[in-house]
Amino acid sequence: MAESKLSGSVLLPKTSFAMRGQLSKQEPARLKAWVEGKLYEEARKARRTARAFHFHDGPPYANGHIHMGTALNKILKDIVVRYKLLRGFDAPYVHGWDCHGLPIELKALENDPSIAAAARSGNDPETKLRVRKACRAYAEKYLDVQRGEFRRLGVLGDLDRPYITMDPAYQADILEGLARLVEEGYVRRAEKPVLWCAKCRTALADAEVEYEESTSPAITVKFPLESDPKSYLLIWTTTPWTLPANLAVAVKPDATYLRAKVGEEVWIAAETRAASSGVPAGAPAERVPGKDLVGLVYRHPFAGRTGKVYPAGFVTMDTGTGLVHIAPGHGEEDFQLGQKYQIPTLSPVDGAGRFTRDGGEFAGQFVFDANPHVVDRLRLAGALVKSEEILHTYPHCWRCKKPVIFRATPQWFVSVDHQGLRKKMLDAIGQVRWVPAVGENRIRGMVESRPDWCISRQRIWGVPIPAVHCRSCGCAHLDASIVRRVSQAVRARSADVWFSEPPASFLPPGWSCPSCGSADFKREEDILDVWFDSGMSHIAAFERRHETWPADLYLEGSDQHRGWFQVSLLLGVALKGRPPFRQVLTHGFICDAGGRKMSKSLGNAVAPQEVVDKHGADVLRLWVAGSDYTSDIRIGETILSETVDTYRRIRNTIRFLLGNLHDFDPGAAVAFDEMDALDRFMLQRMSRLAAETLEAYDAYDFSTVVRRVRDFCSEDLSGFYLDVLKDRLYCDARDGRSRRSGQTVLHHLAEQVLFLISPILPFTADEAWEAMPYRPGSRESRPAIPEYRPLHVPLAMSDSPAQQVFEQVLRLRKEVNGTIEKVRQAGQIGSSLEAQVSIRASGAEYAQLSSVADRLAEWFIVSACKLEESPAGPREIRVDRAAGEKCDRCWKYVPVRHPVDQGAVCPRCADVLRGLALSSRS
RNA sequence: GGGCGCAUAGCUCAGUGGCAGAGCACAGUCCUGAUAAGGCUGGGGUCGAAGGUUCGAUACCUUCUGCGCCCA
Repeated sequence: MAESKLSGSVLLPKTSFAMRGQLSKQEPARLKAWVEGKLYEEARKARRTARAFHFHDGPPYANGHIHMGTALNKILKDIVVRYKLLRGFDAPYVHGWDCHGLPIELKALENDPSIAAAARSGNDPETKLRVRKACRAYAEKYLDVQRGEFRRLGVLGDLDRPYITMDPAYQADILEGLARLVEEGYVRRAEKPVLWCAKCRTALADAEVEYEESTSPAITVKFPLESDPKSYLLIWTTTPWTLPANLAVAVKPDATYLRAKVGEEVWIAAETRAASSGVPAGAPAERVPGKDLVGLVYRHPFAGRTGKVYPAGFVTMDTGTGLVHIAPGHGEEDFQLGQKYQIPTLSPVDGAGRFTRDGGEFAGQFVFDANPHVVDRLRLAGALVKSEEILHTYPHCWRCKKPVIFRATPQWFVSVDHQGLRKKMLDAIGQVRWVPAVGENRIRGMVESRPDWCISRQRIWGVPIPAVHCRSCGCAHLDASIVRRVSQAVRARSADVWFSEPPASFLPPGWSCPSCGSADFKREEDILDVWFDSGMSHIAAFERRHETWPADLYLEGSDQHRGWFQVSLLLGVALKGRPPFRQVLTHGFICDAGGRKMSKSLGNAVAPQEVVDKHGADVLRLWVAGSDYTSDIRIGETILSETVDTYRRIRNTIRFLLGNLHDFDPGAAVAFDEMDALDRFMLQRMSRLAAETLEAYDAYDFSTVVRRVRDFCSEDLSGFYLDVLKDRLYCDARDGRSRRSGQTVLHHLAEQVLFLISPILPFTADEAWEAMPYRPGSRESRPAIPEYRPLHVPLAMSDSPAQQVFEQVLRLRKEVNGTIEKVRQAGQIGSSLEAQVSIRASGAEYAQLSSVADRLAEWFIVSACKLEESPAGPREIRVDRAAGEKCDRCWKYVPVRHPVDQGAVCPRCADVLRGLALSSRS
């Protein structure tokens, strides 16, 4: 057929860069090449002398497969790392894993019932070492699983030599840090209530407690005021056995209380709680603000001592009397209040749940058995107002199913106010750049109100607190010199040595109990809070590996304001006097499409692996980058398919660019000054886009990057420039200036777009660089990770005449398209090349347009455009069916056609064909 | 219950004390030389709710509702 021969002379796009990426199939091969070719190491080698950007990875917990939140976090980090590499920084990045702690310990016990049984029955060193071994194996396994899953996301960094909190060297550094704190006097020993199972005789973690319905006695009690024994504070409790340990009463300062006259007595309770507290209805009463009750002294109904009223925010008006009985030894909030006001922690209960000598008349009784006796005692003292049974949820031991108690036991604490630490931390917070800025408020509020840090854990899998207990006088000693000796042993043989060796082996020669002089000690069994482990990473991992401090950036979920950021800050300020990070970036959490948090029990979790398998890692990364991570992020079918569309749009634009460069040699590039005006305009747009995009990257604003690039591909390129350019690219002479000018622009566009997307879409960018018909830059081979090269074009002045003309043309184009569409809907034309346009304009508009009058048809993609000056009045646009006949080659309608072998063509095409014929003959 | 946030089209997000926007999705349509692509046109909104400040509020203030993180 004739036309197909003419088609042969049309220069259509040609590229190996496929329209569809088949990412889930293609990415693994590329990944393999990256790992084998040591892409990351090579990229760093190329930047050996460059300025470094030191990113510090927060260690995920090695106890299962990664979930979407982990993927979000690692992808954001990788975008930063890859961006820094793009900009020519060296970007050393070492991945880390947090390996100690309860969740792994529980899993390891679950997996091996024989160890679990041993752990339940005994606390001997052999059992501990067995448990620790199982835990280590478990952590190792999942570290490896997660490493593979991270790799699959395209994440760079030193994954072969990660930092691992259970490494002996890391464990030893933890103890070094502890020794320093001990030396500086930060560490103290105090009693603190913990969840305790009296049957199992052990402390329980929150995760080891089940809440179940059970019945408890609920009593209302009156405490006489010391100053006026006929006035009483009413308190309410569901644990009468904690009354022997009562040391205070808490009041809500901003609530209203009543002093109600009941017979000869005055009863005090919150206004809204008075009736249910037993105050008779209609009793004459005086109203007092809660804050006026603060400081009142009352007499304990049977313990023969006095207590005081303190203000507390935790007092609620849902139950009780609005006055809360405080026993710092038997409740978390009670303890916090006690810490705040220096109330001692009285806990007259032993490990079996029996009252000790300090329990006075109840000594020897099991606490739950003592409940009725306490009630009797109150009745006897005339202090009992009301007694009933209530059904409520109460914590039970997950192993033996018995109700648990809160019991104070000795723990190690880091004092937050020692040496002005809290104030120093608050100052340090101001030196850090928080992204987004609200993170600063958040952590500031938390640091201001945080209690002392309890670093003791009554568990097995962790770094020991190497204290010794004197067998003779019973006192505990945490001594820096001992901690250091343990640290040295740990460095060589892991923290297991604390359990495998007798404590005496760690004592400095001649060391004896500072209290009694005895030399007979037993070891401390508590281990360190895992937050201590990860809080030391800036020293144990970051500083060790990079020999610099502090880090440029920490990047984690916003929950880490209370977690990692805070413990790192605390340990950084305490040990080094400064925050361990210059910038802290936080992101929100993943929700399902409906905005609900993801959870296994809701069944709405989307696994990253699922998305990667279905759509590819680049699509997942694009979703991450395009989301506003400053608040919570949603994911679901609709959202993902939209991401896939965005991906396709960007990919196809790149494909078109590459396809039209198949015969382009950058050596034949047209100089900016010699380019077509439209081409210059586009390069300036590209240049502006690049500047804005880089600025967005620098502000960690990746969603702006995605939006800008996507809009540029859609609006500026597909919707305008590339569409207009097709005629030149396909139909103009191969080597002619006009075509080469367009190609020069395309090659800049392709490079710039690839640079700009490469941190977000590394797989696609890599594939596209490969498919590039020429190699970017002057280097012979493609660098591992190319460095950004700016587009050098003269700055586009927004008020320059050329700019203004194009703004004008683009506005006019929209209107012309609208008019064309009307004519098309009327059935008069199909393709816009079947149209011709007449424009009548006046004044300045006419003047501007007339300067480019001969180009308007090309830019509107119509066959002809006539511009006329009208004396005045509104602009007119008229669209008609194009006159003349269709060129068989370029499909434009022209007045005169030239006959050729296969049909008839326009003068331009006739020229091109003649040129082709000449060159093929020679 | 407390602290810190978020709420604009079906979805993802811009935006401003002065006419509510983009991309995608959807609908209609053209093209068949970006073709499981591309172009054009269009419909779609109580700017979460109520109150206040203001000549004017989606924006500033207060309260409420929903959702999330942390804490209790």
